[in-house]
Amino acid sequence: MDTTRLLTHEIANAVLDAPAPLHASECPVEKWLAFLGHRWNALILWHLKAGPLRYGQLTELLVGVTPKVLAERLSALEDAGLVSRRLGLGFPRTTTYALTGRGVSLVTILDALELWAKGN
Amino acid sequence: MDTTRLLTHEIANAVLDAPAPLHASECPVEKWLAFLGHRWNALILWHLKAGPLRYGQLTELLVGVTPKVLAERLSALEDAGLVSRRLGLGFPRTTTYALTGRGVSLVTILDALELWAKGN
DNA sequence: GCGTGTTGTATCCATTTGGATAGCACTCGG
DNA sequence: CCGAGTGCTATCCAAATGGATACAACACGC
Repeated sequence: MDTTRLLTHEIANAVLDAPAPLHASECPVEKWLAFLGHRWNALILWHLKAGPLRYGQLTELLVGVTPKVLAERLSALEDAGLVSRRLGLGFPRTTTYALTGRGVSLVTILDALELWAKGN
Repeated sequence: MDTTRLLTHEIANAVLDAPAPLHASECPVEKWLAFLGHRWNALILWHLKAGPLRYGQLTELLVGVTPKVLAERLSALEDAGLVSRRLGLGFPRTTTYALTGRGVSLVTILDALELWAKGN
């Protein structure tokens, strides 16, 4: 068995399996920008800046969003550690979303970006 | 002629033509984030931070980028006013890309984002 | 058991988009 | 006239993705 050849092959596979990683960027900044660049994500954070909101309230604020996409975005934001999900106790069931500390600090940067965008 | 009805119709069209604007977000921040979230864009800015670069140099630095996509991105960055294109005089022809003032100030914010990404 | 209110999930699809590949434009030296 | 070097453009395509639409889960009062 040609070990060298096998290793070469494995290495080649390891490399070739990832040439079109479809955004497996090694740069964390680019990764975060890609995430924030997804529609609704930044907007959700911006709305939550003013305080926690329920799912239904977000549906009304984000004009045009569909349930599927909103749920998907909220889930991703939670996974990213930017928002927290809190389940209500009463009836009907409610779910409230709020910024985490990390989310708040990120929004600070987005605010800087907003200022930049407005500046000459 | 029913002016009211016509106006209503026009307004309805103006609204209905845009229900799935495919990212015609009214929020400038979201617009910029979508732009920066496009693959390579932020990376190009980051590389140009160190100084102007030629097209071929960028091709080498951005491993995996195709000519079409790189040209498209550079064009978009130029249109956005973030980079400038300077044509060389000698032979063979050269094109050099550099950050504009606006590009530099944006990279400052991206640096803040990088710090944030690294932070706890 | 049935309607109501809230928060989602399931399924399917048109459109967009990054990428692969090939080729073109321009200028110079020989 | 032809090849070399640099900077792109042209064409086509598979894959991802946002969206439309319908429906499901849950708990409660009546």
